[in-house]
Amino acid sequence: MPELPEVERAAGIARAAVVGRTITSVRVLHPAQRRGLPARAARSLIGDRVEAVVRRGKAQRFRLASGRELRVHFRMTGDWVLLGSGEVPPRAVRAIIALDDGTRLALHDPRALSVISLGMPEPDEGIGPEATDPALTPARLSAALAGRRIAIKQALLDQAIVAGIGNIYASEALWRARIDPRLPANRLEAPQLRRLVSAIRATMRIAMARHARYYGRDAGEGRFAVYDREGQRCRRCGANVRRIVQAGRSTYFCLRCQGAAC
DNA sequence: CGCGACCTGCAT
DNA sequence: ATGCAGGTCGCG
Repeated sequence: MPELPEVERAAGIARAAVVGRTITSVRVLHPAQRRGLPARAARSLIGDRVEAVVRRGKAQRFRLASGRELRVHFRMTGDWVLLGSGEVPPRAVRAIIALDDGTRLALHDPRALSVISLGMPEPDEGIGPEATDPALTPARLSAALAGRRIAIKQALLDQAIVAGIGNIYASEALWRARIDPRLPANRLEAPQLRRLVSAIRATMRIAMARHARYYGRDAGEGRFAVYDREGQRCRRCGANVRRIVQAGRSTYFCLRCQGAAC
């Protein structure tokens, strides 16, 4: 579930559950997560208090009273779930953080690709403005894309250019902006940059609103304009949605509305 | 740059 | 059995 809107929702759940509470135990159930958070580090969290949960791009940080921070990145399939008292954790639960009020926050991740680590805060470097940040202006995006000859779709996936966009919303935002995903990033004209910035904002806003409404749901009709809709009709012009592969990842777009001429 | 690796589950 | 998946890193 993990692009900016999904991580934002998950971080909100975690925040409500853990901020102001003291950790009573941390169990790491899968070896892949133990690499980032070995038993000794997990044990050292006991007695620490969570002061804040912050999201930056797709990464989350739990700021702790000890001055350290617990960093979590969901990668492909991570999510937070709350375990009921006495509930047996589902198979895909990879780590469980227990709090002093009995709350258990669990990392649910079927593929176990999530990364957890503990350390002192470090300044985030090499990460661009949030996709939702007003500081992401057409001028700023233009500057970030200058000299980049990669396709604009790939550029949107680069967290150093814009933080929080993933493979789904990159396709969705480009469709909304009517921009050909194959266009070299440094060749976008001013009107395209303006459309793209507002399309990114709208895409994020709509996704976040939908998550509020369809809380807990995943699959569903009409969730996306183009993503995963190869061969179906474009919601704007009715032409067939196409799928291409860019840098090894699927891109969906409508050739008619997103022609290079736009 | 593209590609495999990291993991598991799901659809074909 | 094979191929594919919402992310990122490190390799050649």
